[in-house]
Amino acid sequence: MPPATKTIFHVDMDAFFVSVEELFDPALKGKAVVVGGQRTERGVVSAASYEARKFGVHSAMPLRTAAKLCPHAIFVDGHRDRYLEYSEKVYQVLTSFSPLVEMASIDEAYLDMTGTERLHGPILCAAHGLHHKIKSETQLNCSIGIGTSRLIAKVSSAKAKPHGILWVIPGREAKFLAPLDVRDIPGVGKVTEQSLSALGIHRVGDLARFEDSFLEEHFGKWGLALAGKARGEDAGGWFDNAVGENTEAKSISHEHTYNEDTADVAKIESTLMRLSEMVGRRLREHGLHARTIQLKLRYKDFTTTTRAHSLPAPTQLDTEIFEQVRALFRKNWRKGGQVRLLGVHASSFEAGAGQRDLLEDGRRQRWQQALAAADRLRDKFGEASVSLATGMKGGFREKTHENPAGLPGKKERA
DNA sequence: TCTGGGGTCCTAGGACCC
DNA sequence: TCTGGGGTCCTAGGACCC
Repeated sequence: MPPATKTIFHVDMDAFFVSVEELFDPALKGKAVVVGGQRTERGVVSAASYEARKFGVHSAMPLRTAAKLCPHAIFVDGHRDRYLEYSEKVYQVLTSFSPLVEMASIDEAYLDMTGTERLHGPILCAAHGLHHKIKSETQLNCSIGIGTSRLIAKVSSAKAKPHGILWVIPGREAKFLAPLDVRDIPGVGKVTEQSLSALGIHRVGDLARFEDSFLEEHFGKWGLALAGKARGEDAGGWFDNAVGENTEAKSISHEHTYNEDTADVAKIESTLMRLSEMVGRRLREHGLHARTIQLKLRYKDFTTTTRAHSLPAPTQLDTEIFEQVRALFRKNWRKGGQVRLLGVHASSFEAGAGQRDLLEDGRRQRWQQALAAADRLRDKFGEASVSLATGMKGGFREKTHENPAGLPGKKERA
């Protein structure tokens, strides 16, 4: 017997960051708004209002380019805490419709609505109900795509934008996809588009005409997945997971791009310390221990290298992370090379720290306690209030505007 | 145009073991 | 002493997504 047909919803918030900013500042409504930073900053657009998009502004575009295309746009810094707060509100509404909810990112989610007709009525009624409830509970617009797979739901929600609902009736998947650009398939980016174009494949319908074996020869495993996607299947990779199948984090990282490139070792190592602290903190928050620590280095000319080292035992300590990352930096830095970006990445998560000698254990325990205390201080007084001594070397810490002297948190407590 | 920050997944080569 | 194949781990890089 074939598996029962699934009903998947993909809920995608419309211009999410911009819409949230509008709730905090209604004067932004209807204007050309760019979220992500100021017009002269290094950085890219996180989100653009529909008004700004009319001028060609889109996400991932350099802010400076956006400013040229749309000089009258209002540039707004992003507020992650606000978006998380509203993301949580959306999640609460979604869970009232189905127990199988999976946030795919901060502003989109999949719902498995299979077999909920008795509860919510016909599919389209349920979708309208959800659409309405999200609007009334969060004041935000969303679009909903409905299909028999994640892929169909995702593609149809994109076509439903803004503030629409689109249902692809079971059995019509290939027909729906055929006229669409291959770029509309999630996972097909610039590079794949170019390779496909060289074979004369431009639309999903072109793709569907080729044999699976032909696509596999040209693109390997990915080609096989593509063949399935052209038919509307969740072929291969993450898309194959059941909705709500909890996927634990596989890596944690932080990176920083300087406003001006630097070759100042003290400054660089101080940044690495700060990034190590941020990574360590999140490991402890999530109760994770990482075995592999990776450094990312980007130079002025944008050439980027990564260097990793796997430890004999997993860690969640700032000092151990920093030690590794600093060693990797000293070994691999092109002397005098102007650094644009630094990154610290932790992966290969394992249970605890395993067996080790008792003396070491005592030292580690004291570190754990000190770090837990530091975490609590940061919660109370802000990220800049506490730092390990090494982080202070060079007397320079960025983003400490609240604490320009770079002093520990006493001041805040006074 | 001058290119963020947080992730996931895939490939490919070399080391090492059986 | 010449030679094989498979499996797994590690590392580096790249495509892609929001």
